[in-house]
Amino acid sequence: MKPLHQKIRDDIEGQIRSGALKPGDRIPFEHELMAHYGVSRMTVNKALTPLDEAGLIERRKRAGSFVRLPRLDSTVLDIPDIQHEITARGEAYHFELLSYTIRTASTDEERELAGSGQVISLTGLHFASAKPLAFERRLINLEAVPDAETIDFTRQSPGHWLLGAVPWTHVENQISAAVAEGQIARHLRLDAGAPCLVVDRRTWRDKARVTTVRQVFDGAAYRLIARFDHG
Amino acid sequence: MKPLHQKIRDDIEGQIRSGALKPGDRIPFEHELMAHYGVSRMTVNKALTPLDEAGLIERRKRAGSFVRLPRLDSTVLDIPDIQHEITARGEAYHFELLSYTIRTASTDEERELAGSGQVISLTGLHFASAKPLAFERRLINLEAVPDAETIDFTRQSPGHWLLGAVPWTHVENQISAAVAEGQIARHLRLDAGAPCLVVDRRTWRDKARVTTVRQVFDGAAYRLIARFDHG
DNA sequence: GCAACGAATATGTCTATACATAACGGAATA
DNA sequence: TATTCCGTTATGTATAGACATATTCGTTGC
Repeated sequence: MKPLHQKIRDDIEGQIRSGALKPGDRIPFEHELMAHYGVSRMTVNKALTPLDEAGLIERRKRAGSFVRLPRLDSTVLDIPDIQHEITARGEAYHFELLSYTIRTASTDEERELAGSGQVISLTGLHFASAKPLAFERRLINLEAVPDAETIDFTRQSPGHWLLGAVPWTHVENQISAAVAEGQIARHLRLDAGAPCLVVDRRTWRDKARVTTVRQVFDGAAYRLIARFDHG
Repeated sequence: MKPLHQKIRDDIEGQIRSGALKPGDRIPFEHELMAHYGVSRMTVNKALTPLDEAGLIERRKRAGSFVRLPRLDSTVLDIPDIQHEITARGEAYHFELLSYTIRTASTDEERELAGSGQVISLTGLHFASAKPLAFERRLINLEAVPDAETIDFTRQSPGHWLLGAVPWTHVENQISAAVAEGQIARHLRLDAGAPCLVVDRRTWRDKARVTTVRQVFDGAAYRLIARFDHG
């Protein structure tokens, strides 16, 4: 049997989503819901508090609780690591390391990442069923992730390892479009001028920058999918 | 003063994120936390339940509560409507309607959206500070949104109106890259072959399809930003 | 008319208590 | 030995009562 507070919450949420309760409408007072459902105020409160935290309603002392305007922002985008994505759809995955160096941060980009500490700089290719899907250029801050130096990235993709090994706290993705050219076009076996999807991702652990990566995807073979339920 | 349950919750969350408590570790029993903080069990429970719902910990009867493995999936992507985004960064926004027809669903795409009912089919341009930023082709299911017929989309963008007027329950976005060509290139004032970011978005209200839209962005002028905190 | 004050009201938090539920472990039994 | 049963334990849900806090409304005093 479903808990009482959840039934109440589902009821109200249903009324909001169905349009029976519109933005700005007042939902019944706690004491009215107590009487309606025959439960205690704690139980009603436990039903309403999550609706408030989810941004579905707004609660004002002395005034009551009101249906909020739907949020305009934020949908949930699945960006698992590439390896996960490829194996999940049943294709064979492998990573090919193209270059690997450890050095003291020297370029502006590296210094932004690691201050004046050591970084790993690498490039590589992600393959789905022996077909190159994405080119990756990555910097890893060795001060934030000293273990990274001991890992053999010719066997596993750095993104996959980092995801499991480092407890990140903040990620920022920028998605853009570009045309294939030069070395990257050749590696992805694309004609110059072919459209590519570019994901730039920066990852933090608390205040420390962990890694920065640019992944260039074959625009014809890859699309990002984002799904979002109720809002 | 911060509520007690929130302080406890923040404490434990901090220990998990800092690494003091690692995945698999048991966090203290409720009765231990009661003694430690000098509060009642209800208060401890109120602190732990949200951590469970957020997927940060796992609770097992008779066994205790344990730190979970960090989630691999899902990050939060801001996709507000274009109008919101442009005005938020201080630029002037306007929408220009290029074509507008109401007809019975005829193409496969339209029938998938609206069965054999009526649809609005329109195309238009989104401008940021008088510069064309995105081309949009949209279908609106009039069975799901009969009001749409009464709205003047020469003045406001259909996406903006729909967002406020229709309580959607599910959205699916596909993000891909393409090259500019033909009519769209001309409207966006791009050379043929310039990279474009393409967002295909389908929106549902319960089981009913509400609208389908393809937005083509100037790849040089636009990028999607996704941010995500803690995982 | 207007500002200040206090009562009324709805939500916010917390306690102490109770019983339910799931899972494990060990004892009793076949 | 294997199986069933039961007690222990930790969490899950719910109650009634209490006090805190924010906000509104009406009244009072100027």
